[in-house]
Amino acid sequence: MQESNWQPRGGGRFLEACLLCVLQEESTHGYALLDHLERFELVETHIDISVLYRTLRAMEKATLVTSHWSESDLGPRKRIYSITEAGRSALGLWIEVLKSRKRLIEQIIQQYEKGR
Amino acid sequence: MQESNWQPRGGGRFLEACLLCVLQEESTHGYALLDHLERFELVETHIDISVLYRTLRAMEKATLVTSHWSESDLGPRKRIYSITEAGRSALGLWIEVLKSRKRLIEQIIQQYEKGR
DNA sequence: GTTACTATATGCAAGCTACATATAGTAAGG
DNA sequence: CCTTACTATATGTAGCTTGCATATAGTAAC
Repeated sequence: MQESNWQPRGGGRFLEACLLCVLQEESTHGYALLDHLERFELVETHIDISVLYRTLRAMEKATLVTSHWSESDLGPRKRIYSITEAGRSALGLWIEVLKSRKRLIEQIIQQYEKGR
Repeated sequence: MQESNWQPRGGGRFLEACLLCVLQEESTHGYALLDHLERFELVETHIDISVLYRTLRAMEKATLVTSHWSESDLGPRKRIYSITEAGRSALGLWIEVLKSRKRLIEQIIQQYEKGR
């Protein structure tokens, strides 16, 4: 897979950033990532599993992660995702975006408090 | 206009919340709102004017704002928007959503710092 | 052999975004 | 007068994203 003209897209829930954040610490598969996101409270609302899988495949296409099938024969096969160097860079950019987004939210709240 | 089963939708840039925030203080028209958003630093990226107009019409349909044509005969006609009581309630809900979103961002950043 | 859970994946309708375009009034410059 | 530029509102549309439904397949319990 290739095509690495990556740019941050703020899809409201920062799913890509959250996934990179978890994969930074541990390589694992999609279904497990869903649990991690909920356990680490990295999502506000329910994430549809199909969205998560498609996001991971898109991230692989953008070379932010790589994947391989788990060697284990137990249970259904698992596609294990690992973060790449490009993924670590992207995560760094994402964190900047998030900090900027946080400042924006604070600005809106301040404007709200001012006006009431 | 009617149809007030409003729910907060997190379109990434919180345009609706920003508009309600400004209209809370001052009734004005769409083109001027674009300036206000930029001057108050309530937007990170450029807002397309067509998106702003459609957002305002959708908000009117949801009864968050009302509009009337400016009486002034000078220049092209202006559609003046005013916030409604429903709009003030919606803004209150939006602020809660924003606070929650801010906490989420802080959580993600914390997870990021932890893992590097 | 049917139900439930883990695990991955695709089809599709509805909604959203950004760009292009259309309209119309005012005002300045040549 | 004609063109250009700026204010002001609005619609058409292609492309993308989201969420729901559905398909598949393995394991395990009842």
